[in-house]
Amino acid sequence: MTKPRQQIPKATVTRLAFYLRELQQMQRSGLANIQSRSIAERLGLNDSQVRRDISCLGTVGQRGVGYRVEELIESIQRVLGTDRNWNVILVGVGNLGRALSGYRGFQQQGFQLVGAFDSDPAKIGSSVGSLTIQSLDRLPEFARSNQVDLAILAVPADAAQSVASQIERVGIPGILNFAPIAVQASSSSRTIIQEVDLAIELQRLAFSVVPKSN
Amino acid sequence: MTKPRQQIPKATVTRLAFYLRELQQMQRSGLANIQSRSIAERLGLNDSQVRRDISCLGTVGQRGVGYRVEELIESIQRVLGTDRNWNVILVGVGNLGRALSGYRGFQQQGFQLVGAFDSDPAKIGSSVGSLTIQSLDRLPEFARSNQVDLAILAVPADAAQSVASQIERVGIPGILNFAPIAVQASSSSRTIIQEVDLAIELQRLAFSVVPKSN
DNA sequence: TAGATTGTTAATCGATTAACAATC
DNA sequence: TAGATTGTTAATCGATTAACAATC
Repeated sequence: MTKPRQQIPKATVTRLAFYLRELQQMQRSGLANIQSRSIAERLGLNDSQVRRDISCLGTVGQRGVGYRVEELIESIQRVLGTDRNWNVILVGVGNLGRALSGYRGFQQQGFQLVGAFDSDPAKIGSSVGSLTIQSLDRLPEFARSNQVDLAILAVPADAAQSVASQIERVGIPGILNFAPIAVQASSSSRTIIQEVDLAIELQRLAFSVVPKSN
Repeated sequence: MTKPRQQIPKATVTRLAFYLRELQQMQRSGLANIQSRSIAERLGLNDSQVRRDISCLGTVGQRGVGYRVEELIESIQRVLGTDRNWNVILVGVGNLGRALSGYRGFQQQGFQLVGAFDSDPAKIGSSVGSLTIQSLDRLPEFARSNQVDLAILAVPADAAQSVASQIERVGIPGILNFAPIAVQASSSSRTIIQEVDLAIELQRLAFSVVPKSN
């Protein structure tokens, strides 16, 4: 009875990822069962919302008891697509790129860094973690001989669009864009681009913090 | 005619921050005027939405012409609160924390890193950028003698709640939480906590990329 | 003026939540 | 059974968008 994935609201997808993170914590601390109210409390949400979100998974709880943590984890991963491994490349090995490459959280959720690219000759050949930085020119060849699922784009703003287009052209289906400018997918490609900006997160927080006048 | 800030929808705030980023790019390339349609196209939005968002600013465009880039930048910054400088501390100087400390985008938007804290004795006294890492125990004293507006929390999951409570107790009004677990503000404090998780961004992208079955 | 684009309304669409029957 | 919690409905709330009068 799983809902077609397509119908799952974006907002629900985001919350499911947060539920997953909490559930994994709970599992590590030995918890086997959980109630919607408890998930809601941990995340500052409404328990109706949690139940409704979970109902998109197909997985069902037990009335009077709750949900099995393990089952919930598995079905969220199935819906998000993280029940399998994802091969990710890093494009742009500046300060941010280097930091992202070492971020443990990616691997923990099944995202494996399999390549690192830069266009700066001074960087090519040096290493980032266990990877050797390759010339961006080698991306097409690399993508042909390796399955690349996602690209993390962390180049300067003025290079972002051009590099994104190159990534698109080699057929990589998703780009997580950390460059501080929006990039567009060409209308002909199926590449999905998602924007992330850490400064924007701070700005949203700043807005919430400023005492509201009126 | 500015709307009371409180009434500006969360979704609008986020988009305003994205507009700001694009507008700053445009300004750098010498553009003085812009139309809602052009902003919308760059960001993949509807132009009605852009105009409606902008109408929350109070600032008005010129019918038949568009908006003045500089004016728009200023009024978005005023609404977001980034028309002034924000003093930010980093709590937790691991890999991610260290990377965040060097992130140029923060400073560009008026966020200044003024302190770095960790509880690991091996790190205390060493430097991150131009700052010396201090013991977390010194936070109360530091907060008393310096105005601290926001804290970036980048500690391991198991320490996050306890450290967040300490930050709260010294009266810092906002926490950007990069720890991979939700933390709660005590009901008595006014501290606002915003969650960010880079792995969750990848998961959202993964969901969008997986071919939708029905 | 003629052409263009804003500002805003009204309609639509989607997301949240209270409430409660179903049921473990 | 009695107590608890789910699953789901219906109502509410909020956000998006098409359309167009206002006006530069």
